[in-house]
Amino acid sequence: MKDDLNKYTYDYPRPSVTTDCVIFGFDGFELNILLIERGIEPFKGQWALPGGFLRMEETTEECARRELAEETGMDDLYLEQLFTFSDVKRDPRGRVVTVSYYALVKSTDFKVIGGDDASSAKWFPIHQVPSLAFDHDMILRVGHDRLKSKIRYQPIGFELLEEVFTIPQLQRLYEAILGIQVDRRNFNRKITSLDILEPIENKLEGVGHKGARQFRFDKEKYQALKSRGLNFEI
Amino acid sequence: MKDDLNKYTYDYPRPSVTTDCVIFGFDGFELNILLIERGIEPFKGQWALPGGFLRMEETTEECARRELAEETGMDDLYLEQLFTFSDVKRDPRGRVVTVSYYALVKSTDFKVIGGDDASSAKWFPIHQVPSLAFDHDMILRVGHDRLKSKIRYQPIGFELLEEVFTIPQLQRLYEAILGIQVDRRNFNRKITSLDILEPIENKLEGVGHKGARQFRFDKEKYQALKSRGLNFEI
DNA sequence: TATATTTGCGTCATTAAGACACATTATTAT
DNA sequence: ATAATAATGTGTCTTAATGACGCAAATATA
Repeated sequence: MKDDLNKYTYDYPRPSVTTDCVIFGFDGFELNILLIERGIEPFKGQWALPGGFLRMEETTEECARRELAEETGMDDLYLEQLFTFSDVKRDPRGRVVTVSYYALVKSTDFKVIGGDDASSAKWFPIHQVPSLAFDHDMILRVGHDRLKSKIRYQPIGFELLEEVFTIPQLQRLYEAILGIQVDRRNFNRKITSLDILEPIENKLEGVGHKGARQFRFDKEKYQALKSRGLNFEI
Repeated sequence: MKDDLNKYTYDYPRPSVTTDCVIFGFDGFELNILLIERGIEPFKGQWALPGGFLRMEETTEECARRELAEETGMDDLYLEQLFTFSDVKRDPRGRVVTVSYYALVKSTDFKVIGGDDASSAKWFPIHQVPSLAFDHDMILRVGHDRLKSKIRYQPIGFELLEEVFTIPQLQRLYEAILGIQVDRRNFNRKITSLDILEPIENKLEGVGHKGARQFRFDKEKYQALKSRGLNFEI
């Protein structure tokens, strides 16, 4: 379908439209970002957010999912629109408008693979991210800010944690996202009072100390809470 | 610059990019939306959000401001990006990606004028908006939802009220946005405790009853509160 | 068996929120 | 003038949430 060059003509000039994704993962200790090493110019060899050009038969969200599948092998993940960047000089190839998304994924859902255009994907701790291609530093910062504010009024965890988890693990997730320390006992009280946790009978074992109780999220209550929002001031 | 037709050719097809604006105004009683009556096809004669096509030398935000100035005569207003809509069939003229914005304006800053393309602009109460062109109903709903959630964690009022105002007026603004009734005395306590109001010596007069005290926002404290956020659970 | 480490539950003081009562002020009607 | 009306402003009381801790229980290791 794209065989002929110089095929598409318009009365007025048009920008290209692309999507880029800020993908957050949690390994139990740190918040991580998934980056792609660019295999082609511009910015060849530099790290960048996964993304690519919009096709005429897909929405920007579909584009983001497709590019993620192609470049990282991930599919069926939680995706939300972040912001649209349109600075005139943000891409040396010409005028490019980028619709950015952010995604929350369980670490184990993702197998690091090379992409389809000679690129490779890798997790980076949020505080050890190298300088990125294009204006992706800014997109990443906007994504992280959004996540930090979102966690204040919507439950986060289901999308980032394994199905079975402990409250201390959930607390480490909150601390990794917000970059602050919270009181263990108050966190416990707050998260329990939300009434979205289902206890599992067995505890965590073999950790060299008292094992924490295990839980899973009550999906219905979790989604209901997500819809009506909450106030997580911890 | 746009004299020749069929001038711009690309290797791959590209969507058009436009901006649309949800403009909120407050007249002291109701929340209003500014709409444009379309003077040309498609949807000629129907009401629509103000907006238009992106030019190559401007960002989407600059585009939104330019279109607003052209179509409604408004400039220098508070503008914030809302959402980007990219459904494949959202515009009968072809593939159009729209970056939407919402704006908060003081009613008196705006003089209703006809636009430059034989269209006319008019305020509509938020609950008496007619069926709109394109997918603008959806954009409007997203804009109103955003405003409702935003008011919960950022001060709103400075952008929508006159410079001098009373607390009951501010309360009516909150009630108009949220669509609920709040207790007068608790609202008073809450808004006063935010420490962003500067009292003016004279009261409101000639209103048939006790006149309310007048205030203005302390700009610095207002902006500081806006940056750090708040929790307005009223 | 003692020790270290981490988890789970409880307490207490402070603050904020929701529901009202009551006094004050300015205009209008008698 | 005086009373009635219709708002506004301040205060009280109860209940709920928050922040800062204390202490006991559980589990692997010395």
